[in-house]
Amino acid sequence: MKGSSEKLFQARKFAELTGVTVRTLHHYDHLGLLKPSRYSRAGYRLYRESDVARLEQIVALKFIGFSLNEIKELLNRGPIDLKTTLRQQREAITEKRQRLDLAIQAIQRAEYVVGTSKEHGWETFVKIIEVINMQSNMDWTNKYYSDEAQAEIAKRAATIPRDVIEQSQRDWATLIKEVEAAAAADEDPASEKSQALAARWSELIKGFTGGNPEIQKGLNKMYADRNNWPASMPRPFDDAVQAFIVEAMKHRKR
Amino acid sequence: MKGSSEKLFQARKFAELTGVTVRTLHHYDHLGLLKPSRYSRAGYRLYRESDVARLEQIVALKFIGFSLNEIKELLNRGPIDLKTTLRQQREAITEKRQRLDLAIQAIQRAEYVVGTSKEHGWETFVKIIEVINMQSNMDWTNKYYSDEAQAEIAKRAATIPRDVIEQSQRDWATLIKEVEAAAAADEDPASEKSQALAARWSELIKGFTGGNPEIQKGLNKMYADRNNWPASMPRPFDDAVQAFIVEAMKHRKR
DNA sequence: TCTTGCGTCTGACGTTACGTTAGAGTTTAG
DNA sequence: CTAAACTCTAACGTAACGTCAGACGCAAGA
Repeated sequence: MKGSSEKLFQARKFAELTGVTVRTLHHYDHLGLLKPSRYSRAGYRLYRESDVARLEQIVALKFIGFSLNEIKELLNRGPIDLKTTLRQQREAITEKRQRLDLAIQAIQRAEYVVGTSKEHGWETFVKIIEVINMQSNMDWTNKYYSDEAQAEIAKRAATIPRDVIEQSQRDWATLIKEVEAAAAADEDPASEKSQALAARWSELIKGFTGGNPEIQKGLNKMYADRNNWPASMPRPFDDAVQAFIVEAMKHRKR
Repeated sequence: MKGSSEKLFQARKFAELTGVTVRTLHHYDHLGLLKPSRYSRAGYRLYRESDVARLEQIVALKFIGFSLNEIKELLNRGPIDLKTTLRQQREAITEKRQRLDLAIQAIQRAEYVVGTSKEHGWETFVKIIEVINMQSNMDWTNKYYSDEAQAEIAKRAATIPRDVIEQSQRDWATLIKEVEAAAAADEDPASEKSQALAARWSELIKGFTGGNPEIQKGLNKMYADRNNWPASMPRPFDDAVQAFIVEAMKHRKR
């Protein structure tokens, strides 16, 4: 007996062995996540017992919420910072759970009003959601600002007219696009053009902070912690933009 | 001024008014979920203020986890059993949250073992997940069985050989298919063929209950409550099959 | 040996709720 | 009259498979 070796399993058997479907095996094969040890002449997938371990790892990682792509990387890169990876994953899931909690809360309140008032009141329902939505939007930014800064922000938000706010949002959008372009074109951060961009940048920031150093500090803290922003918050600009602006700022006249 | 009427909003304005994107408005339009009140000659979408309410309702319902299809039905069918709808939704979300809790639990235990033992131990990790998985699988069925029945089931599960179990699962699958066909063909539940099916059906049930009335009771309770099975549990057969078998059983010789 | 029956394979579409170009027409301020 | 700022439709991309459909493989009975 030469190539004797271990038992080989066909797709179905192997699938039952680990509780997944045959289609799933096909899928993982296509993704390169789990290739069978061999293929028969006819193209049948043949798995060894050692493949079971890999598949079990995949299932386990899937259970705790990793995407197949993430799993692929994790398994290929070996057990590096498994510890921090787990922590991050736990935080991510905890955040998701938080959102579900909010939804549950909202429903409970809605059930209450629907149960008591004769008017089913869509408006009431809508308002409940609005309020809860706002809460969760404010909640996470607030942890970066001092109480003082929070009060100041609230005051200014109430006094600044809506269209001014909208205008500054548009200004940010266009400025960021220009900086992106400059960074992509390898523009010298010391050039006049770059300096003009940097100037506009700090103008806009000043527009938000109002020169208030407390607010500025909160903003800095928040940006420094950008890796921990909730997944639901899209990053306003990427690191290339950030790096470019930082460089340009260094060259500003003081 | 004739058709004067209320102000009309173009897509962008309307979107900002309610915090969604223009693309979302397009999407809802295509789905028939929210059609603009009018279109301009050029095909531009024109919304009225009254459309805001509808969109807000949509957003609110989305927030508490309804799919767009569900929302469409809810809004079209009017505020019927809004109360029970909300309750069901809350239960569904609560179940999702439960799953996240399990994942968090699993991660925490995994973090613990990774933090303490030098051997990162994939096996340990995999086992943790396995155990938690099992727990959640058992947990929900167990509430239907008396303690006595649970003990009995566990005992039998341990003694019955694996291949017998697999065989009976195959038997169930084929039998269900045949019953489906019979029901689809409007077979008379009193016919010999139907009676044969009914006989096989109760044979298989007896195979699981082992004639133990406690287990039978639990099974009945469980099936009666099938609307509340966790979403992750696929229904083994649909109501047509169920109805057919019930009819056939009525005609069985006693 | 031919036919069953069961199993496997490779596409490829369907699902959810939009994001994101791409190409083209519209409206409006200067 | 033109450029900026909008709008429209069409269509691909996303995640993780489920679900056919059509074709081929393999072991056993007629």
